[in-house]
Amino acid sequence: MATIKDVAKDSGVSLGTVSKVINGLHVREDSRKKVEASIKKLNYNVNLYARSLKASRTNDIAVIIPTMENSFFTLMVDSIEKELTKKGKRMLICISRNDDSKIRSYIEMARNSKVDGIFGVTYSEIDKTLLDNMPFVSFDRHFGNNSPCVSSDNYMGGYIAAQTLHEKGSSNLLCFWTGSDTDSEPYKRIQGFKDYCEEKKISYNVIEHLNFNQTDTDMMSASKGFKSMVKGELENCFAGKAFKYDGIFASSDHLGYIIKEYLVKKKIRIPEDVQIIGFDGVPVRGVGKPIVSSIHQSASSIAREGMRVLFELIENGTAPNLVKIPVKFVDGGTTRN
Amino acid sequence: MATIKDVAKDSGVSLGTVSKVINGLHVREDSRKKVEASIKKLNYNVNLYARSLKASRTNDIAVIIPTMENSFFTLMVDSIEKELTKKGKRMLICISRNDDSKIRSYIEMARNSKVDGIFGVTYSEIDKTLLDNMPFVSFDRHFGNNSPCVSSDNYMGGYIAAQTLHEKGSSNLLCFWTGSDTDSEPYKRIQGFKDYCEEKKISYNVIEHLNFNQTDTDMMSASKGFKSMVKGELENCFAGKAFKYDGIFASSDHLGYIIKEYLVKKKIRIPEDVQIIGFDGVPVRGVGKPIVSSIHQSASSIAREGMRVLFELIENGTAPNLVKIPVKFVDGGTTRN
DNA sequence: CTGAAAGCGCTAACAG
DNA sequence: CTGTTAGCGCTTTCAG
Repeated sequence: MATIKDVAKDSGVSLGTVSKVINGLHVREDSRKKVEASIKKLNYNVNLYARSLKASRTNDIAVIIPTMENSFFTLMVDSIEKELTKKGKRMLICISRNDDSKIRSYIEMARNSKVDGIFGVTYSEIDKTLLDNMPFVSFDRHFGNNSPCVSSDNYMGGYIAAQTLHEKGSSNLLCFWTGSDTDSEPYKRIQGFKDYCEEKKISYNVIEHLNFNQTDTDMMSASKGFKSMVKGELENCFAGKAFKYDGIFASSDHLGYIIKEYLVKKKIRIPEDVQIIGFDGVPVRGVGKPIVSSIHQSASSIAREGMRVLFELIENGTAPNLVKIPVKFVDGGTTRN
Repeated sequence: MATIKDVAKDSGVSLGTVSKVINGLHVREDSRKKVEASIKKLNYNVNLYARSLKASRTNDIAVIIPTMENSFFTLMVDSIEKELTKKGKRMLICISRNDDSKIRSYIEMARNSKVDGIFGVTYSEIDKTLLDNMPFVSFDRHFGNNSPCVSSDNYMGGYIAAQTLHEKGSSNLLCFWTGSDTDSEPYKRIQGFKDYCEEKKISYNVIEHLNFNQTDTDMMSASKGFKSMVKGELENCFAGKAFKYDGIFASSDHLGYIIKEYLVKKKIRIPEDVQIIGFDGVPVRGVGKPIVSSIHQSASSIAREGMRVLFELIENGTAPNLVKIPVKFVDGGTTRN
């Protein structure tokens, strides 16, 4: 492997000059030509580790996601990679699997390896001191320490869900919420949902289950406890043979799907009798539609904005505290036309 | 950020001793104690870049995949990350998006950044010289240069597909193949399919379309050209109102799904009239089953074996040339019980 | 077993 | 505009 020294020797200029050429600084035209020729000839490339060591910047960005079994996150990773490539940066991935200690140790490692910044999707608490001096942008959660948060417009999501159910003919709405933290951005969906119902004087109800976190719904199939919880709640929504609601807003597509499966088993027709709207709206691969009608949050927009904010933070040391991304309704067969 | 020097100063031993402690080499018990105390006190961690620069090994592994929009690959990445974490290694991801030049430049970068090895899923040709001295393990493709290949047992996959269709009552089989390279491991599926049919004297036919590559089926929805090609082929399989086959083995789940959609539109019942088996068998998230019945290849086994082979290659400079992973049939509703 | 010292490949300051 | 030089933080000889 050729080094900068070899290039210098080969092209007959000094080490510093070569460095300048590599880094696009000004040198005399013919020096540049010679250096470039040698670079090509020796098939030279910078050693990123040496550069990083010296310059204490690495062009590496770490991305932390909870799982790869959720298409929403993988779509996000995909878009992040696109943005990073554009900027000539590398992407390191950490899959936290909801393991707090793994996140902790990963961030520590990231600090020491001097990645330039971290984009994190995490539902764990993070020790603020860990984040000191480490540019950190998060999705959906606030971590103080001037760490910006990028998030969908969750409030509008809830609002649009209620509105869509209503406009498509439902008048007795249920919001079924599962999720652990009530201080997060996603929790605002409930308020949006409520506000629309109040505005339009629509009858509604909210079921909140705060004991279930992402883990229960992110994986291939719901945990047993999750499923039986859903079943239990829905059983209570029957008045005799009749289901009390004709429109349901679920906190995730997956939950929406479980609800649908349960109701279908109970001979309730979807969407004729009951309409269901979930959240995320990730198309099933090869099918092109989500598993239920949904409020779609754009993984690519989130990634793009997330990176924009992260770069801003890295360069200026400061960035907007919250960036909201618009959402929209998408059909998935569980709502009427 | 504390450095090794700070630790040496704080603990009153020399730099070299600290280094030994960090790297688990033998030092006197009380020296080790002192050093460890200082490390904790100063919250010291090794600077990976400095280490890599000096030691010319990085503990970074690069993974190249074509896309993140295919669950099979993301599952694989997920498992790879698991294996890497176990070994204390980091994972760099490159999404090639079927762009040859991107792969090329990525491998070059990987060489210069001295990643310890590369695991690559790629359908492009790769310049052999690029791979010189770079431990490289690939999935499904051979790249010579003693680069090992990890692959599902594709031959058996085709064999099992034919067998399953047959045993579940089909006797007039079609193998519908799309894919560009005929010298790859996956191409062996066709032979397996044929061999079963020959053995059992079952009537069969094979449609091969070599002009379509991964890109046409990997994305959220098939390309227009792909869909119309499928439609055209299937139209030729009708004898009047009747479809000529009662069992189809498709080269991917996605293709199987497109075939299914088309036949359903033609009022053919699936699986009553025609059974369909695809390949990959990745469960749809939240649903738990693949979009069609399928020959399942295990992303996690592939990842595990891939990493095992890669580490072997890194450590010994040599490893087995081909590693085959077993496959199995999974139900996805397009075959009878 | 420990400490001193060389140097990995590079950047950035400085003097020329 | 160019060459020289001092390290970045670490590992690894090599004496002691």
